[in-house]
Amino acid sequence: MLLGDWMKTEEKWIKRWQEAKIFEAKPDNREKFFGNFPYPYVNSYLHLGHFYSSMRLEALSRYKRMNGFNVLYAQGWHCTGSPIVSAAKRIEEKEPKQWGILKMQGFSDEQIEKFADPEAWIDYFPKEAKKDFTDMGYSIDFRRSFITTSLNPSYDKFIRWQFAKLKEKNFVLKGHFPVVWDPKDNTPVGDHDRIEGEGETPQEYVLVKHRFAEKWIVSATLRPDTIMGVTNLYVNPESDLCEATVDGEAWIISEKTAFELSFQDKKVQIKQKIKGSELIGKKVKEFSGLEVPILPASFVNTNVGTGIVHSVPSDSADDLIALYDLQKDEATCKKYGLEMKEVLAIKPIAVLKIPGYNEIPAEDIIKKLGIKSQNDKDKLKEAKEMLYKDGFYKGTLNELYKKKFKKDYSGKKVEDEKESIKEEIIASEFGDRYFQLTGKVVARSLSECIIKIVDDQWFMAYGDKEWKKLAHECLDNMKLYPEKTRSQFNYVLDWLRNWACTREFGLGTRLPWDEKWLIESLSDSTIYMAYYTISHKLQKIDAELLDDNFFDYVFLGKGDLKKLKVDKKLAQEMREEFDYWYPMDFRTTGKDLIQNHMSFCIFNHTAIFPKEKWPKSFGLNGHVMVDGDKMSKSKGNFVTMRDAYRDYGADAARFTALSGGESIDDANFEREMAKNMPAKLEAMLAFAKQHHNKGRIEKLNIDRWMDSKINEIIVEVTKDYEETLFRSALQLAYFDLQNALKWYMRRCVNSPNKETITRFIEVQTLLLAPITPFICEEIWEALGKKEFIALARWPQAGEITKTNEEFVKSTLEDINSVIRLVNIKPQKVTLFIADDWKYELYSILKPMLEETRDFKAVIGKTMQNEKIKKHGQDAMKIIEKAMKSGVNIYDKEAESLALNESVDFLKNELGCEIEIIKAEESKEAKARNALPGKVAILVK
RNA sequence: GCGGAUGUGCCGGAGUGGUCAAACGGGAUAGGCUUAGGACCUAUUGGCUUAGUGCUUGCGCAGGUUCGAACCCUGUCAUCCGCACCA
Repeated sequence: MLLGDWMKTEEKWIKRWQEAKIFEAKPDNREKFFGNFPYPYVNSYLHLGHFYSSMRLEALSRYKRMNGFNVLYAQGWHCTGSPIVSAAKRIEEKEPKQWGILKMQGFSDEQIEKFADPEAWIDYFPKEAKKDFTDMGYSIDFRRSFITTSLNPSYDKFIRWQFAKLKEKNFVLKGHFPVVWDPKDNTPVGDHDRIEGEGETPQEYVLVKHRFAEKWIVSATLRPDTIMGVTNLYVNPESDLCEATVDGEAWIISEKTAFELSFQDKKVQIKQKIKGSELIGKKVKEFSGLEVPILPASFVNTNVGTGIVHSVPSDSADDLIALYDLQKDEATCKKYGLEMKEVLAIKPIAVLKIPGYNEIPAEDIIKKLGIKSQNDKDKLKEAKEMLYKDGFYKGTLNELYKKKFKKDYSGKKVEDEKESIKEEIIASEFGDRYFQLTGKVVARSLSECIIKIVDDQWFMAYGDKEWKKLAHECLDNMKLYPEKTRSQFNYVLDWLRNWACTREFGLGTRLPWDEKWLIESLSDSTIYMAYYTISHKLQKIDAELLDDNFFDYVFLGKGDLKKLKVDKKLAQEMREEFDYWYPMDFRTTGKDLIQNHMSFCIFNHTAIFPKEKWPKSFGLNGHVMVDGDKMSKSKGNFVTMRDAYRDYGADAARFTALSGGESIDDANFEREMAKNMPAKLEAMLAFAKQHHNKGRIEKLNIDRWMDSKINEIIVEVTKDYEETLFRSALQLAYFDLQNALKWYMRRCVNSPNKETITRFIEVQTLLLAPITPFICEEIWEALGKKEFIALARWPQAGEITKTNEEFVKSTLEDINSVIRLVNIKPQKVTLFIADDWKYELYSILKPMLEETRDFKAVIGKTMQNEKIKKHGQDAMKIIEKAMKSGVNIYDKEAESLALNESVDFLKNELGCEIEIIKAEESKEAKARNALPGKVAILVK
């Protein structure tokens, strides 16, 4: 069949499913299954990544439906956030890059122009995504679909309710927050809005103030733990500094720092410019109480920190080497009027004890790495990293930290106390906070970004200890697919800090009590799965009538139904429907969302719903590769869902996606397989038509083998579906069953048993139905079944019997290999079956060897048996071999029987006479030394 | 740097203490079928081999535990994911 014709068949089934409304979920008295897949952000077509993740839910949903569950699978569309708005803006500006992105997706210039309006995206892409899911045969209840943001007033009301609840419980807090900021446009700058500096983040420095008469000279550090070791300050004589009034104090800092501090909750006024050289030789009073000089150093850069460095030569190789350099440099000292004697008198002050280093760690590392001067930039960088790592993790604070602080830190580990020391310094008059970027960031406006402290930012209080406890309780009671993601979840729940949940621009819902702010996209998508349970009914209600009382009633069962503004009956139905479907049984997505979305989902559920409505299980999967490569537009292997549908049809695409991977590993979509799949699936249909309800009545051993094999596979496949291991399920249900079928047909010389082959066809069709529903419906219909296979009952496994088919199979392979070796066309093949005593020996050896591998003990026990004792030397050889490679117990009756019954088959396969001789009947057989489980073969 | 995951033939991947490491899929090679190609069928696909249903190696690397390790432990290297206001 041509692909085009096949796709018409697929369309036929979609239409039938729709007409029968089999995916429209209604509460009833069956057990329910509610699974969902995060609503995709609708700024482009769906791709194979969406396809693979969502297929896992789709297949599970169909599986559950066949197991008698009432299944709800709904799908919404996410519009919240800034990407659509900023993309639309760039279309409006006719920016070539953005224009090109749409052009590549196949839009005409005329169409693209329309995308200047954000709503055009939201009108277009959800509709197309729905088409993709429909074409692919998803069992989604589309009546319940919706979009987010204020464009959907009902959803908007729902999110407002959610935040009102969170606020009530004090899980939304107002606070200060450092954001990457464009000072020219006065906007925050996300990672995607940068020309340079993606991934750079705010970094918190400690400002250390050094008393300088009535003023302060201010340095910045990331190592407040070494503050007791300051021996001097370094200033670059060439640098441009300034004196500024900062919150009423006179500070000497770089102009850049003065500018930046004005964005960080400080009132800053620049008084006058100062050249670095003006400060050299002056003295300052330290936090530690010491008085130290200001020295010149060329390595000090005004772009980093405050442009002034305090020197801790004991634990900074940079500082120490600069000191060495200066101590050798009389000319410079003289130039700045420094007393050589005083410079030479400066010695590092030990502050940390680090195992593996002597008193002055920086000295060690300079020697060890052979650093010669300030110009050994690479080695100095390495030294810095090593000292930081070892100092932080292994170091302890020395006795200098005994009295200076409120607490006695002497002897304590740096790792444990660094944070407390930092806070104490900041709280003192010698310290303050300062944020700088980890690297240069340039915004689209071309201006260089800085860090701004936003002071009316709203946060989700994920740092709250009580909330964390609830989240852990929820996680502890969840099933995770796969289980090995649990440690990552546990880590993330602990690691999450307060999350800024509001933004200044984009699409979304306004914060109910502070309408200046929009709720950010990761925060409005945490409990919306509850919305699916009622969204189709909400469409009948004027959103104006929805208030917090309404949602309280429906989702929490609180309040008086009679007082609601909406239709009472409808409200009651919604309450019942929510109560029926919730909690969600399964939510699945890519592993990259563990760190935010999935964890947020846990937090928010515990905040709003009672325990019995908390999520039951999460599924996580790897990313999708195409033909072994990461999918990317530049490599030309970017495949959208509709590409896959067009090229392979739904069944083949579905099959290929799920057979590409499972668990947390990346999945590989092999296009070659997808291409070949339609023909293979059709072959199944042809086979079914040919053999269903036809065949031999008599039941042979080989039929029993096949029956058993079918049962075995039902059991295994069912287990795999339950664990969302769809690749393994496909492996068994398609490939392994096909191979079994191949052998069966060959073994029964193309004359299958009617009952067996019919059962085979039906079982395989049922097992594959969740993954390739179209071909399975087609087969099911051809078999004369009246109902949809989508609603058929999952097959039940019968008895699994042990047979010796594997023995027959390996015997045939052995015979063939002997024939190949001797390279003749055989007239007669003689098979010698092992002696009786050998079976006996094996049956004694097996349990024996599990106990002990002591050769003497084994010999001792086996030789007690009279039959074996008679064959002493031979037995020894067998035991020796068995000890080396292990043994199995062979059922001699079944084995000889199997061979006797397969003489016809072997004759047919080999085209020659077959003779079977038991060893005790023939000297030659004994000489050939057949062992249990292996026959000796003679070809003539 | 932090946290997590992974590392098995030419490739994708099974196998998590013992009967056979490499199921299954793909690729390659040979043969069959075919006007040809594709599809399909059969066989081969670590090394050695005096060719024997033979021997032996091998599961990132190095150690260890064990009668026995791809699997457990320790160390180490490499790759991938995430690290925040971004969907």
